[in-house]
Amino acid sequence: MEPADVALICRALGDSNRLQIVQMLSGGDKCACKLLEHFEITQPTLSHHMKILCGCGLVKVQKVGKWAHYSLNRETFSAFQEYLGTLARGRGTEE
Amino acid sequence: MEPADVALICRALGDSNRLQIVQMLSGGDKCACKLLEHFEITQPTLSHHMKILCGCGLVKVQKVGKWAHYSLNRETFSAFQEYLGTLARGRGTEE
DNA sequence: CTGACAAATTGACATCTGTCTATGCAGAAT
DNA sequence: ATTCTGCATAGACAGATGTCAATTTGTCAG
Repeated sequence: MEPADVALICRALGDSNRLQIVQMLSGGDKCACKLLEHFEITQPTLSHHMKILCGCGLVKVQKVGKWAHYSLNRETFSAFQEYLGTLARGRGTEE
Repeated sequence: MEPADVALICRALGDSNRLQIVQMLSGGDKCACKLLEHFEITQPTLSHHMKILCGCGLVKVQKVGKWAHYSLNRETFSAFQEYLGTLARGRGTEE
């Protein structure tokens, strides 16, 4: 995983609503309307957030009929965690 | 660590320059002028970034004479990693 | 085909953010 | 004391971002 990807993921997680969405998805897949119930935002705004979460690879979407089932992409999440791990161990871009 | 703190840290890491700064600090403490050499930004811009990194607790600063020595706050970083870990394990805010 | 429903897209808007130039301020050197 | 050096602050500005209302698209049920 490249630093640019990591920054993209961090920007995605840098919004409280999106962080909460990821939290909810970590507990299991959810469709958009289900997610929407838990927030004080409109449907277009949620759609916008989901696009950002999908865009950075953190979330996957599966269209079923008229529903969109969202799920956490655990591969991306693991790679993200691993990057932070190596960073913490001082294996980053040293001088 | 609260979700708001996590979002703050993520926003801080969501900028490529700041992510790179954290990477450099993970390899050892550095003063501002040393950090500045590695970027194409002006000194006030770097100062702004350092303020954000300190503000979310990821970075500590120690003033020595006219120099500012910056270092990675590994406690905060660990807490951040742990939060992501529990999140990945589906222990987040479930429905 | 028509109507209903889920989701995405568009366009607008206020706010936030990264960047710069200019300036201020404290410690060091002369 | 004056000057220099390292860093912080203030103000300005363009571009990104989160949000909404309105509309569009796609799918299912009658």
